[in-house]
Amino acid sequence: MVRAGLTPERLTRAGAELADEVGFDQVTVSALARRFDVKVASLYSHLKNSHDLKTRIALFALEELADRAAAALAGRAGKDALAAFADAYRDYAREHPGRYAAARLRLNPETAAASAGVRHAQMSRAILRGYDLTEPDQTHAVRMLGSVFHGYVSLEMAGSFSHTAVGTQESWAWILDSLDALLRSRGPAAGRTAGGGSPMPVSDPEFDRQG
Amino acid sequence: MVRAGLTPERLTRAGAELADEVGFDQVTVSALARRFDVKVASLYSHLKNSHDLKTRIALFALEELADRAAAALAGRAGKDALAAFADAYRDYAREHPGRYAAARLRLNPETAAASAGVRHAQMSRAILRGYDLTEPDQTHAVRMLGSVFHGYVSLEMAGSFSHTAVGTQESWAWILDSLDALLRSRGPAAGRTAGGGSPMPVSDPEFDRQG
DNA sequence: GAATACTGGCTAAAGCTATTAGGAAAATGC
DNA sequence: GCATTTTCCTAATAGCTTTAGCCAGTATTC
Repeated sequence: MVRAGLTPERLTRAGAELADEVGFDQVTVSALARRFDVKVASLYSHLKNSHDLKTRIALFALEELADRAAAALAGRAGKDALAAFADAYRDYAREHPGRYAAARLRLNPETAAASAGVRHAQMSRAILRGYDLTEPDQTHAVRMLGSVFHGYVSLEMAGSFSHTAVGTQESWAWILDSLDALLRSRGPAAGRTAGGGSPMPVSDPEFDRQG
Repeated sequence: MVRAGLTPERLTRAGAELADEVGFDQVTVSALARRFDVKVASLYSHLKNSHDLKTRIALFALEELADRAAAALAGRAGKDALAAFADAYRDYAREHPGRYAAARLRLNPETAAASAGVRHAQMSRAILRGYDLTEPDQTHAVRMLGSVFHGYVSLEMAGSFSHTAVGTQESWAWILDSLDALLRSRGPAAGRTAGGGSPMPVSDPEFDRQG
């Protein structure tokens, strides 16, 4: 019998593609087996179970998204960086809805701590460095950015913004302008001291630990 | 045989409770049947199928959430209204995570248009009336509020904010302050004219049509 | 108050997905 | 060339979904 050449990596990648095509929650071990023209049970030599598959896809997406965001961020600062970062997320979600959904899978703390989620947190804080926020405010800001970006992308993907004459591109620009203005106004002002904060579509509590 | 007294309404309500207990995606026709101590097939006299059940739960949650938000909004204006509205969403998600997740189910346009999602949109715009925004800005603002609220609640529920010393309550307050300041600063300013916009965790495109 | 029609829950059965156990053939190592 | 490991397969169990058809209470009607 000719071997199909299955590996966890190939399965993960194919799973990510499948997710983009049919939706992350429709990703199933069976569907993946069909795609490789192989019996379902065969996949269990490479994957622990269905949840394992989904976790791998999530980690893959998290990593890919972090790479994109990092590339977008390179050499930028201030509002420029803010916009580039935000666009990286939005574009990724548009191009890869299934993977974006996967990146939002809730991971257990250990897995999350070892994931690219950590990089997401670092990048968020890096952007805020350009706004001179003192500590508790910085955490609040990280959380706000994460909320806006994730919330906007989710709602836009869900089609919640599609019954309107006002273009979503304009709203997005308006929102980024607003955030920039807001962060500048919160500049070198009040604030005690505290811990870290978390930003993005990342899965779990992990990435709060700043780098 | 003693009848169980099944009705679509009772099933929907029980489904909502089940969702809060085990998670919306774990809500299954089988589990619901077990809960009523009845055979699975019996439910199919009252529900079209599994998706129908989920849709009903989503509509129920949307309605319940709209009721709460409306109650919170009564007699308030300005920042007061903004905070009350936001808190209604956040509290609902904390008390009923399964229902909140249900409210985010993607509905088809017709169903969505007939849902309580419409009320959510109306309320969002009502709040913004206190800030004197001219049209395109109002839509942008509606979208931003929806994004922040939904995004924050999602991330908080996912535990993304839990690895930090800074309390989420403080961040929430900080964010609401910021939004209020931002909206006031965007006050009677620039802006052409355009369509409507959409805000909340609502499911689909429906509720963009303002009331 | 009995005949009639309806309704609600049941049994049975088929089709999917997930997962485990154990087998056999292909690739690898020495 | 043979032993070992790897890779995929067959077989089987189990749960969820959905359809079809039955039967007994419930409501209706004369």
